[in-house]
Amino acid sequence: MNDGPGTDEPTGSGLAAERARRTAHVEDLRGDGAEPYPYRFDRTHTLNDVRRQWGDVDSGTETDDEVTVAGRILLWRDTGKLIFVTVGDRRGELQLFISKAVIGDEAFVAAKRLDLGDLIGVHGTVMTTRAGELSVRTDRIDLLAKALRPLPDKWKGLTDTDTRFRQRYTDLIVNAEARRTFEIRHEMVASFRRTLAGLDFVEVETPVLHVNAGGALARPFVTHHNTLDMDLHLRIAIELHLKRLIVGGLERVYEIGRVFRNEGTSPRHNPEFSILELYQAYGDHTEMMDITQRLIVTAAQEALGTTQIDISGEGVDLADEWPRRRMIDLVAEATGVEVHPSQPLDVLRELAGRHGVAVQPASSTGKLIEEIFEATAESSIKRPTFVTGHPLDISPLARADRDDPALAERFELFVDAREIANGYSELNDPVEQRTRFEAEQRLRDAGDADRGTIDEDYLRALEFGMPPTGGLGVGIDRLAMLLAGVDTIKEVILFPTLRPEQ
RNA sequence: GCGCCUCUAGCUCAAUGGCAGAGCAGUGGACUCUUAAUCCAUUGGUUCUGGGUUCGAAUCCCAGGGGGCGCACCA
Repeated sequence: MNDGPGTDEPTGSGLAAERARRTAHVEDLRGDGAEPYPYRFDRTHTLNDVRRQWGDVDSGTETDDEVTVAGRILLWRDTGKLIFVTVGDRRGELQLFISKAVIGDEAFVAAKRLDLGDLIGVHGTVMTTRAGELSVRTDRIDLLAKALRPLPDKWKGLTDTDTRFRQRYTDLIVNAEARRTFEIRHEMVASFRRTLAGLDFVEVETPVLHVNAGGALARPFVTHHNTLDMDLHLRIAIELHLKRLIVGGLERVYEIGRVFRNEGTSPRHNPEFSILELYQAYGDHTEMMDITQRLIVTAAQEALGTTQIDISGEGVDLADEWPRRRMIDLVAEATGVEVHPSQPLDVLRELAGRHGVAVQPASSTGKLIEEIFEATAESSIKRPTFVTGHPLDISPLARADRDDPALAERFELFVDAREIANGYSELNDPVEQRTRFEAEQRLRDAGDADRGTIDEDYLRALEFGMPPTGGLGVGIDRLAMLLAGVDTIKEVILFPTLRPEQ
């Protein structure tokens, strides 16, 4: 689109002409000694404040109560010498009653030059129209910022998802649903912080730039530090740094932050996403399940005002019991065949093939069980369910189950067929951890780019002694999707990753 | 990365091989209680881009670009 500043004067309509018209308005104001972009404006009430305080005033009442409000012009109904304007701020909308007789001839003429999209500050008295609409009987209007571009249609809004995500500012102006979604996301994260503060956790910030990105199975982004002249990876998890802090004696730590995984996008994946990771000394995976449930139920209550949510058309109360089911049991139920990582590879390969899993030659028995789980049982999990007892060989940082050395003391929380959280009893035996790292390194060398490397500094930390520890990671974006009731991750990320325009 | 779908005015959408249109927004006019105000008039187009087929292409074909969905990868 050609939307550069026009030097000549477009006539007629269209975007260029519209911008020229509005720019001319700005010039005219400056010519008259007015400031179209003043530095500040002090309002006495938000639009919802006015509603709360005067919402029950009878129809046709004019009060003497003065208010100063601000907002963006969203609708304009001009009946000649009386104009009704709907303005909106971040949480509400309110009508302005602009009467020529009240505001005066000169100001009325100036008001008529305002456009949809302009930001204005208004002084007046609170009234209710004969039709019962709460309004501000306006006696003064200040232009706070001129909008040079026209807004999308107020009622149809934006439908093109590309435009909505690229121009999120426009989406947020016209789409109350979008504003609500991000408000829920904010409340959810704020709730996490309150809950964790109540449990005596401390919030920390650890490096995003890693020499070797570890703590998860994923391919990292590579970047470069110029003066150190070295390649660095963006972190794929926060885990290993937080556990160093457990070694350091911080006992209860968490970080809410961004991690980066060099993978494709989907309705459930964005290359950068947000995660809450927390670690608690002297706890194990069962305690982590309790905390997960508490964090999420509390967040739902505080962000939505209820624990009742809709999961693909089905009403679910998050406050109900969350079942804890072993992965191998769920697979057995779904396939009718008992499975265990100790079984011969051939048996599991055959079962995987029968359920449509594309078997990689390098897949271990544990990996096959996980894939069979994903192919058969995962999609039927709607209500919150802890899937536990993952095969140990796909859980290189988790402790072995105290009753079954082939399984990990690990859980993943699934809701609506999506993984929301992951936690375990943390492996704190440095010798065992080295063996696991070495196995990862071998798989990596064999061509599995998602596998990890040996992190010597982390091993050194463990050698100083890490207390028994429970760890948890919660996918912020996916949980926000669940609470906001949206079905793509781009709806809960303000600026999702997109290819550049043009 | 592969497959399918999609892209028309600032926004929302029509036009299915035969004159590129409507509603909203904009512009001009009327109106002092509107509620997506209403009424009259009216401006506005690189039909994503580049090729091709055809007397004629928004429409059919090819290539490219953006987006969506599915698969793969993954949380």
